Amino acid sequence: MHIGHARGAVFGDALAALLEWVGFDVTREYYINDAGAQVDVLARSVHLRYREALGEAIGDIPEGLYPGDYLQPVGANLAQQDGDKWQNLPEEQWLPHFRAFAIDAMMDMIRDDLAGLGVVHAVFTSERALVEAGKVDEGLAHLDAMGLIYEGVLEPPKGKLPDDWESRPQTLFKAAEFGDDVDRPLKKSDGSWTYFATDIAYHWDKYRRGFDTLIDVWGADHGGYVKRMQAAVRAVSGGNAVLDVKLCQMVNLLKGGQPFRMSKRAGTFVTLRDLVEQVGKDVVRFIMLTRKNDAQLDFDLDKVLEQSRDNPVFYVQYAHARIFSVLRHAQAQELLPDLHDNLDFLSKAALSRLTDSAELTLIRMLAEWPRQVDSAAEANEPHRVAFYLYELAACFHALWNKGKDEAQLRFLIEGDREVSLARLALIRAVALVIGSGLSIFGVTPVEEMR
RNA sequence: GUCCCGGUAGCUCAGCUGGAUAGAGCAACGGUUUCCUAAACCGUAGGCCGCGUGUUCGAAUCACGCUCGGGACACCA
Repeated sequence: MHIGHARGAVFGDALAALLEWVGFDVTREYYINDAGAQVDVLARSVHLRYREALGEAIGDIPEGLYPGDYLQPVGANLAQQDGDKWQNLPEEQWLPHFRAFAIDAMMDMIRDDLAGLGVVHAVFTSERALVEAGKVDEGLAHLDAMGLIYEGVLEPPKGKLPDDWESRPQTLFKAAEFGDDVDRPLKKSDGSWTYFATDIAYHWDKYRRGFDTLIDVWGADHGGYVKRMQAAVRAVSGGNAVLDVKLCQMVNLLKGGQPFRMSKRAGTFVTLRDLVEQVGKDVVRFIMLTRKNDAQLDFDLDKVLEQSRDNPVFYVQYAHARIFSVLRHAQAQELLPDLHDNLDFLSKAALSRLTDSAELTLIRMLAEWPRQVDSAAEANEPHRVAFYLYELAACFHALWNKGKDEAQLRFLIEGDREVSLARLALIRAVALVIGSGLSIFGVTPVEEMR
């Protein structure tokens, strides 16, 4: 997975958590694009690496194959497992085997990457399995029975024509009847299904499994497919299911404010795994959620590790840690019975002792929390939670700093147990809200910063 | 040519299911602080919210047109 994929994964996971938070029953699914020509290319690329592992000089990776060196170990594993039995056979004999092996290896890598990010899916659906189980035929027969499939000729696209454009009859779905601009092809010229056809099968299957609100997370470069997919879901569900598609824009990797040019030759290529190892999953997740999903995101490798106000992860975590620092002091002074299990105890505090303007500001911020989560969930926009948490942290830090100048505003006042407990209740509530927000993000709140 | 996304302070962006003087961070400027509970803090300035028309008691927010930037437009993943 690359960094852009990670954004989609984190966004989808956080959106799911957000919806769960407000009471929806959510299932996280991963759709595996393991059919189609691309997988054959993958298999051929692995075969090349396999021959390489057996000692062949393969030279440069030929045009049309995947050059990534992440395929080297895959080829090497095959060589170790199977020896040279596939080395000199014609392609049709080794292709299925290599395809299956390569897909498994890729999915292992993807699952690893997802696990590293803390993203867990309940359902993985293989496109190939759908095809082999006849689900595509079923789904399209369903559409056909409704008279929504026909053989027809599409108008060439306006504007720049593809070089190899040829006008010919195709198997088309009447997408235009369901809100799309034109009807859409279901079969390729070689007779196999288009992605659209298998995608219909997947969504239909999902609908039949009982889901009526479907949310897809795609890269923004697939934006052109939204209408047709929504049209298909509308058609296939008889209007009973709604598909919403969230497009995630690209992530710009920066270092010190400058675009970070990734180059394998210069050894500056950063995989998702590198990134997670370098800055931690919590930082990656939080930063990915600080922008609206359909806006481009800058990810600055230096800034995210900075301990300053302009690093939102640090700033929010720092507030949480500071609060626990105070709680630890309170416990040491025997004001608090327990560091964590103290909510009931603090709920009895004399909150009317909180009268300073900074304290009241903080209370107002806290009171907004339920409304903030609701509106973030309703808008499907987890980033609102990030902005809220940042603001809440800012209010807390402001109060803290005020206590520097005015000693009577500090949280723990010697000789005034009542006001100390009231303030502990206040900041404990702040920690509770920050903890809740971070847990929606899948970020672990820290109680101490080394 | 069509469709989608975007244009808000010098920079990066919130706000957009209409509501009071449009917000934050950075940068700039002016101060305070080197104390303590933990990596400073306070203040100032800075905006025809891309342009225009419309709807409305009221528009950054909604509609239409224009403009600029990005992306997508048979079969491709």
